[in-house]
Amino acid sequence: MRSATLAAMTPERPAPLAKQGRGPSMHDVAARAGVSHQTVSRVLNDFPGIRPETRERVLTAIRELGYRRNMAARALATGRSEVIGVIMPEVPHFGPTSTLYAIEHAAKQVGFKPLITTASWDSESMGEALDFLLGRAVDALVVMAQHPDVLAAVDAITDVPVLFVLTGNSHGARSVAVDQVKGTRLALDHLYSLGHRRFQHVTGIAGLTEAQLRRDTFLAFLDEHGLERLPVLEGDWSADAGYRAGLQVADGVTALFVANDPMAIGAIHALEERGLSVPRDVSVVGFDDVPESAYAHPGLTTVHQDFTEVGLRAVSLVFAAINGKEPDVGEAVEPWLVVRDSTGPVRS
Amino acid sequence: MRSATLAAMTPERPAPLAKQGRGPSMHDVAARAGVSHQTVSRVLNDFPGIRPETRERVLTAIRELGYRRNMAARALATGRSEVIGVIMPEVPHFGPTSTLYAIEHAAKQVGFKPLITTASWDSESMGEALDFLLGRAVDALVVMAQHPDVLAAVDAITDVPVLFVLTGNSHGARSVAVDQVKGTRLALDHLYSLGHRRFQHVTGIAGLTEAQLRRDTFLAFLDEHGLERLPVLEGDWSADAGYRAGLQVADGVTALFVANDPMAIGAIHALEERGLSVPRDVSVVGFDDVPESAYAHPGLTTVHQDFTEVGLRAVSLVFAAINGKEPDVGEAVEPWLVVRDSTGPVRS
DNA sequence: ATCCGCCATGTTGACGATAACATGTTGACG
DNA sequence: CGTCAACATGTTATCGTCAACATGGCGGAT
Repeated sequence: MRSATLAAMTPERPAPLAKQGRGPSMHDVAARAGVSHQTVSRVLNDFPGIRPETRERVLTAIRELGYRRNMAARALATGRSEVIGVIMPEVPHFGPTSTLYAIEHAAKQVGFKPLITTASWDSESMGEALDFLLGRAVDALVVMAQHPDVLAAVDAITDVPVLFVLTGNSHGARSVAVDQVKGTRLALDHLYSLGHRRFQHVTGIAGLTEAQLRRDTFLAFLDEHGLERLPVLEGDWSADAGYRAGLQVADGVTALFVANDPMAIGAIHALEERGLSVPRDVSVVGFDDVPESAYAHPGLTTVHQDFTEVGLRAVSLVFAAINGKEPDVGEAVEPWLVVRDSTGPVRS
Repeated sequence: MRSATLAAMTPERPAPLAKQGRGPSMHDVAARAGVSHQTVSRVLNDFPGIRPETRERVLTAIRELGYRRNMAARALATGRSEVIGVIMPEVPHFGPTSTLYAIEHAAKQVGFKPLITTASWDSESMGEALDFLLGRAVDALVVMAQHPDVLAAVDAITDVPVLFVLTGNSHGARSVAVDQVKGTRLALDHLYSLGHRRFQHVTGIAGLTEAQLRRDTFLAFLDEHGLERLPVLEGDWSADAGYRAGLQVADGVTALFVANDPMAIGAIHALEERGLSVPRDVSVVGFDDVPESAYAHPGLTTVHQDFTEVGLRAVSLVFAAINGKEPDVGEAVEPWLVVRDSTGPVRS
């Protein structure tokens, strides 16, 4: 089994499942406790008006039988599943991943679990993901929308509450986002205030909201301050792309704004290879504040995005929506600048 | 909503759900197509023996109504859910996260999706996770077992196939693991062959299988070669811990084996702060080969773990088990050494 | 022509839970 | 001492699907 392959594993129709005996049901528990199945249901759902003794008897029977509620049946009867669907990008970047963990953690607290599926932003892929999750009767949907196109694809969904976790500006009431413009300006203001006047930018994947906003804000900033627009270097979020971009940084540039930390680390590596010292010759600012950035060489100045907060708010909003409450809409999540050693005053 | 809180969100009993009308069912489709609901079911499940014209009529009705299969009902009737439960560590480390993405990707290919829940390794937390997932009628369980204790907790489960994704040695037939001993020896042999004789080790979280194996193998290696056992430095996988450990590396040590890359990066930072150059004074080897390691300063020599392969094999084995086939058990996944610039010959 | 059997489809009964309604048993009160 | 409300519990219908069996029509073999 060197390098497992799934090719041979895809049958035309699902193979005849090895039938496994089902576990005990409410009826079994009821029989054992000498009550009706409905009483068992009531105990399970904490209904009032059960004699303590009866409840105890039921609970004992449950324990003895190792009974476990069948959520499929419950979902069928109630229409709710206590599962929230999460649609993520297919590539494991720091932001979505951190947010996912935060969502999982927060959802657990309120009795929900995430059912994950990944999708790229083309509508076919999105459609499949939606079909799958909605078929699963998820109670709500959290969509990590990297690309403007997904908004339209998902907006048609009315079956369940939908929340966008954007890495950009907000979309309607039901969305959570880190303020990208603010974050970008934090970085650029910092560089500007250190005296830098020749800027260059390494972008994230073209077209993604997040990357686009950082890029647009960068260019706007240049214009506002009457600075020269040097060519923007196209990246793809990877350290590798950062490295390649770093090799192309124009001569005379003293301030490099990189759209995320891994690329910044790659870029710094390239700059040093070219004999340019950071921050003596070039100051570099990243974005994200991944945990390793503090120990990069030199320690990376970067914009911190609070993904934990994003996940928490996402669950909070989704939960409100599920319960039909008005969402407690907040402003965008505020990023902040973490100044370390990769930025310094421009050399005179 | 500064810093969202979930405290106020946990009602005693689930709030009365805002009732949302259910979508169309098979009956609706059947009525529209002028057939019986069973025929609809047959079309949906690709049964043979449907007149093409009938099938077409059904498909049209489905499209027109925007019908979507109710998987809860299907799961109830069939006993299978096409969902595999995944139990992960609560902390977002590189290994489990990468494996998760690989699992999601591979599972999707064979029509499954992962239902994720996190758990620490105490049996209470594990028990909750298991209850949740088994109650969901997951078709199989993938458990990322960081700690020996979880094996026992999960071994009792017989309802569904269980697969362990270990970050250590294997456990019974149904497990996938990267060969930790091999990986560790790769790193140590490399250092030894460069002439190093004074070694020190920074560990992962004490007790975790992975950390324990690397540590044990390290100590065994020392003994085999008659090398001095300097104190082992306790880490917790974080770059931060690596940094702190780096500050405590003993004088005269020329070879530092660090249990993962982030800690290695932190340790290097500390060493440089102490005026020790890597690799001139100290050679450092990490573990994992996170994408940024190539661009660390200096480029980090490390042991590559192929988590994609782990995820793929996990799904492959799980899928086989679900279908009652004998698993195609393979050996442990082989790690390999990636030599970069953080290691060099010992100075004479 | 008759019967058999296959093909395409319809009918009925689980699956395991909840919801709505029905029932029997208390105890308080006039 | 009878009545009624409140309480504790039981009974029946329902959710949407699949599985098993039933049916009707049509063609070929006898």
